[in-house]
Amino acid sequence: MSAAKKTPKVKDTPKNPRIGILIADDHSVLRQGLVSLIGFEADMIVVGEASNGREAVDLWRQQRPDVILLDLRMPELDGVGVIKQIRADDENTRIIVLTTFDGDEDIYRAIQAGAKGYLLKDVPREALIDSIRRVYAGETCLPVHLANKLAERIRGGSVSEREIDVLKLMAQGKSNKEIGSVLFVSAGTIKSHVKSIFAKLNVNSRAEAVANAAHRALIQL
Amino acid sequence: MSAAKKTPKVKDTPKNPRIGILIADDHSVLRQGLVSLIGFEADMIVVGEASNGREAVDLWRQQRPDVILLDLRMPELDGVGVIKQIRADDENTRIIVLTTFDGDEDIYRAIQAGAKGYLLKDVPREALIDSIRRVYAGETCLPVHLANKLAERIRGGSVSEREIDVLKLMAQGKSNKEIGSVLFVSAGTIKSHVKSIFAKLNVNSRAEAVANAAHRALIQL
DNA sequence: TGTTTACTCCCCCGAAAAGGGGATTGGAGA
DNA sequence: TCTCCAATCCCCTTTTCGGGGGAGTAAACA
Repeated sequence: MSAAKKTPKVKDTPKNPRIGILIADDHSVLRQGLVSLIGFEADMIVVGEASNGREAVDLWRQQRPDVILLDLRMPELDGVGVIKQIRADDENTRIIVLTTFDGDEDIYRAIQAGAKGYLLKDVPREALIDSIRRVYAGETCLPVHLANKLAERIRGGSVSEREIDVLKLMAQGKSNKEIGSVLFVSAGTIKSHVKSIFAKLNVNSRAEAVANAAHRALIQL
Repeated sequence: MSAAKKTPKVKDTPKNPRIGILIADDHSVLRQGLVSLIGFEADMIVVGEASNGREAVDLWRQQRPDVILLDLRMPELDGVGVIKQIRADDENTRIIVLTTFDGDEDIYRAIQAGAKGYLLKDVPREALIDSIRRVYAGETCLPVHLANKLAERIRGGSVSEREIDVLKLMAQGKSNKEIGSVLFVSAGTIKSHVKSIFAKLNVNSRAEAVANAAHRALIQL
């Protein structure tokens, strides 16, 4: 079950294999930063750069990197989609999510999908390099406050898919009746959903629910 | 009124002065990316790196760079604050805002405060380098869609400070009466504010107003 | 100077939301 | 199997919202 069972596709020095890394981020400046940082490490090498999700999957199939640094917010195919596709092919792939936002929902979905690490982009470089080595070694790597958020998210009871549908329409200013017509159920049903949403988010108005849900990245605005 | 009236503090080659650049961003990876990218340009040099707003102002005072690449979201002192402080000292300073978000309000406030350029972090490297040269040369540099947003924002009529106060409290789920008590005015007054907020944001419910305001970065969630 | 604009306050009224209760179905898990 | 829970629907009441109108003050701007 070693990650390197498929001989790493590093073109040189077969006697000193380096950790092959694939970078997937739509921000070219950030990609450059990662390439540059990793370039300082003798035991690592960047084997590919993708600027969107589809490219990331393609490059992964070609290069079979040891570790993937993945942004969640990307065009074409988002990070969670990338994780799912890649792990459908090889569930041992080491994926580190590297993102700006720390909305609960993003973390949760990434970890659910099989990410082994989750870092915020403001990590100092040592922590980043350290995480790559640890995830490559098979460890799971989560900053403390993110682990806490995960725990909290599990404690708090999850908001169901249906409730998120309702939340999205709520954020568009729709009334219960309007939401009902969109979702083909009665306004009363929506009312019940709204009540349970309030309970789960611990809020007491639609406006607050929208603010809270956006903050938790349950919905995108 | 030349930007280089204060002889650039580049330590070498006085006969071939390079554009001195200060980078201010709390994401170390991104800073590294910028340093690396700028390193490829013969006519540019990074004279300092700041990881928060206060550092940025301090470094600016020491180094007097020709151009500043500035993130708006930073700890200690935010980007707009940095712009204001620096331009209070020298209103000719060339500042390029480089940020992830394109909420109308951020752009507006940065430009108001005196930024000469505004780039999103997903710009290709050529565009970034080009913008640095152009802003150094005295031009103002805004991507088309950002310029459009600015125009739209001016057309749409600005949301007043008071209205933003109301919006913030609205996002906390407070009723008109509750908002009134917090702001020491009557519920009827709040109602008037809410009405004009709806008109300005072109929405028709509190939930939608909160979503819209967050999207425009009028309020932070 | 006059005009605009932000902020404050008031009226009315119908529709919607908030908060409480209960009930049924069907599926997932103990 | 039985229990839990999501999802659906219904009842009730009180409060808030949203849309309509008008109006006064003070400050800023032309």
